[in-house]
Amino acid sequence: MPVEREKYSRAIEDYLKIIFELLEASGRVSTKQIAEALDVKPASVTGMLQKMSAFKPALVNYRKHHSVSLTPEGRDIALRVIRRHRLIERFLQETLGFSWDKVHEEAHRLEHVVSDEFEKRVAEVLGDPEFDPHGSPIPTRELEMPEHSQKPLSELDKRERAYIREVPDEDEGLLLYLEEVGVVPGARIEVLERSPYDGIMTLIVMGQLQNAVLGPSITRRVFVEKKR
Amino acid sequence: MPVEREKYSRAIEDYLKIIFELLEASGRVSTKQIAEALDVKPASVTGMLQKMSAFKPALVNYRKHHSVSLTPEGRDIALRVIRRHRLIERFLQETLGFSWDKVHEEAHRLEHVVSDEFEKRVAEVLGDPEFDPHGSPIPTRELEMPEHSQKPLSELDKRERAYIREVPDEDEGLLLYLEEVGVVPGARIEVLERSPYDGIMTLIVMGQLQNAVLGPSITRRVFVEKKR
DNA sequence: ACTATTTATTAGGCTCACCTAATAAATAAT
DNA sequence: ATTATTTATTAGGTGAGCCTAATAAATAGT
Repeated sequence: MPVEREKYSRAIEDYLKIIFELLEASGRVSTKQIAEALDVKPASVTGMLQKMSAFKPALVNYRKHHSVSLTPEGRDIALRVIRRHRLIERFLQETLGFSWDKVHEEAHRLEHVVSDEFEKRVAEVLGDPEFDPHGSPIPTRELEMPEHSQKPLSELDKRERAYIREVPDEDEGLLLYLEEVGVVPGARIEVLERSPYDGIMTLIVMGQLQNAVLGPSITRRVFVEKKR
Repeated sequence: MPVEREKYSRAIEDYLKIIFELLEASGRVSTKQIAEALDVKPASVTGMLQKMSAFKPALVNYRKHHSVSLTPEGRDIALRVIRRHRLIERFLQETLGFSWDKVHEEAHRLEHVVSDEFEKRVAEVLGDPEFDPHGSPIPTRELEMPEHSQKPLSELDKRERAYIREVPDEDEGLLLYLEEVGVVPGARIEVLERSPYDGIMTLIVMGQLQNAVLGPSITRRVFVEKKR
């Protein structure tokens, strides 16, 4: 039963998307987190959560002062928006030549207005890509999120080697820096140094002349995998 | 001085676009016409005209019960939106394989959210096309609307010949029919018959087996040119 | 266990862009 | 020139999604 289009507002799509992503990242979501991620006040989040939980088919399960989770309907919408976002990012990069630091913002605006047909044709033109330009997996047509068995770069020890799999997509400045030092999906790295107190890591990046030095606020959001 | 983005709402962009198009088509605009074109009530149009004329730099010149016209600012915004709309239509057709009857609706949603960079890259990828899929001229980067010395098909007399230049873009059913009978931009036609009372025209379309029979509600909105 | 701090919720307002109903102005018909 | 009809404007109202300020609940510190 496909969720129909144009049924939910941009705001609702944004809330569901961010709730899904926060749940995936840390297992729980707070009003405050949502407010920060969407750049609105907590009071507005409370209002929206109440509204979304009161919908005909509820989009979220909400118990005040306690948990927030997605209903199957809410999850479907979230995955749809995420699929469109990531497909569009890839499309902007491949078809229109956008740099990887510019695709996020543009995709964020487009994801709420494109039709099913647009989504379908983009997927076809790109040959059903599995990842967006930052390495995030693209949910399938059937809205299944591919498994990605990976861990944060921050958990690697000295001398460990791994492949970069995924980097955060929303910080343009960071993306420019990561590109410069070669920390991009697919890159092979080795941990040269790891400061035990502040967690700053120095990486050897294969094929790069310079090492990459990254603080924990970054390494916690960069994901790696051992196998190729 | 380029008009900045994101400064005006979708609604305002829509109003300015339709006012421009109505002014171009008939030289004047009524509240009622705008209301019908945008599918809102006349009262809403009055309200919006007042608002747009009260803007810091006014977007329209408005004298109640009398004329509506665009200020230079309003015209610039209108041309920008029209340029984006027509470029996107072309892009959807050429790059994503949309049929010509489906591009209008999709472009209408996209035109309000794409960035200047998106517009620029689409124009580059397409090689700065001059016309959209329905033959409407695309305003240049400098927001100049190319001249098109053409007249309505309805003004042709029996036995006159001409080339189809432009067809209306918003009616999907009509577009499917026009495609079927070969009345598409570039087609060469001859007026075989013209009923003097109801204005129904029968056309020979070069390269088509069947003649095309079109009523005045259509022939008034299809534009032709004598020279190739 | 009590107090301080953080986080979440309620209550009441605001803006945008629309609506309806009532009124007024412009235009057409007799 | 009245009257009838069409078109436009005003006045007041609605829902979405945000805001601030005040209050309540949960969490942390002593």
